[in-house]
Amino acid sequence: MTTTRRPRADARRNYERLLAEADAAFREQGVESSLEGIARRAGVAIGTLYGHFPSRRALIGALLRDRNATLFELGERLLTAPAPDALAAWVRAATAHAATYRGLAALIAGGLDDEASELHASCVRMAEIGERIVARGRESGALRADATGADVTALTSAAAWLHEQVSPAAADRHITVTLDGLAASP
Amino acid sequence: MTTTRRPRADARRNYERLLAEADAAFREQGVESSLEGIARRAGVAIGTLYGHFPSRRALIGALLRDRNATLFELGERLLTAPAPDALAAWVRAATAHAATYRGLAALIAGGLDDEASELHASCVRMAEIGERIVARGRESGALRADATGADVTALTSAAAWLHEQVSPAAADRHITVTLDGLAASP
DNA sequence: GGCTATATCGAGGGAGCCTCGAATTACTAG
DNA sequence: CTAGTAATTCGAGGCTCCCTCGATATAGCC
Repeated sequence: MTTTRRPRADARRNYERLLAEADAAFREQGVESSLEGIARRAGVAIGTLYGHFPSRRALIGALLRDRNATLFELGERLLTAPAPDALAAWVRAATAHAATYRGLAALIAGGLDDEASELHASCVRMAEIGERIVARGRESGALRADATGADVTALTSAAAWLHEQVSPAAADRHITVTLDGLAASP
Repeated sequence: MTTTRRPRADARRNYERLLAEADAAFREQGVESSLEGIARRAGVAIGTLYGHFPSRRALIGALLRDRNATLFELGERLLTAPAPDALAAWVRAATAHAATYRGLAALIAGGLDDEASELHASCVRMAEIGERIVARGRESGALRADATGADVTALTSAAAWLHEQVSPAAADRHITVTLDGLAASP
């Protein structure tokens, strides 16, 4: 049995401060923000940051935890309740999520092959949900017969990238057009 | 009148060597490759690299010059000859171009606002060609009435990004689906 | 062969990444 | 309240990269 000791109070404080400053920095300058800068803003030495978050991905993973949970709840809801435009709702929500910080979409897209990171797990989960929503749409005849989960993943990450790099409006428009392409031809 | 002097032979040699090594490095490691590494591989001091190419963008611009010319020729041909799937051909060619090096798509997408770079000019030109091809398709009733040049630009850059980050196949599939979405509903 | 514009060189200042041993400090038990 | 200890923090140091600029070299012309 593993007795989980409570972390020291100063540790917890620093952890929270780091998270807060990292979030601010990532929002302002994207996921490539300087970690030393974040530590500085948090009033903490660089070693302390690494003590809490061994890598940039770990830090981002921690920041995304809550956000992820909310997204997955939505996914489940879309799957259990009867939802006519479940796919559109899912794609838009997942896109917004993947566009939280500039550069995040690339991490998520490339993150499927680095195993055992928090990011990895959530990518897999997102892919799964997309797959199931698409399967349902395909079977109900709402989507083209060859639509796959990969189509949804691609659209989501591409749209997130457009959101970051071009504009939210461009991303939204792209989603609209591509979803039309995924619909069954009448 | 401006008398253009011929560059010294050693200068020309170094210029070529730098281009060659930069191309190799960018292909292997993307547009963020270390410039010092490139200079090293070219057997030249870092200052020499900066002498020839004042910035990373300038270097990339020079590398893309020929490639760009070829792409624009294709664009013109698609516009003058009667071409049924001109749009598909254009999108695929432009995508392949923008996916030459990992990270290039982002430079191109973000490159529309930095004025006066070689990259900027070619972005504008690409956008123009896309616009004209779409206009024609729209008027002939092949495309949905609200299709715009921006749709083409977005698709092209998003697909290039997928090509880089996910796989060429994913990019191609995404193009197919989205072009279907841009087609007029029968 | 000598001159000079044209090029090259690379040290140097700045920044960021990440590690690791030394110093500190929050908690715990007596 | 006081030690003792384990958990935490600190930040210098080694590395890489960016970019600049004065000193140095040399290709090509007369």
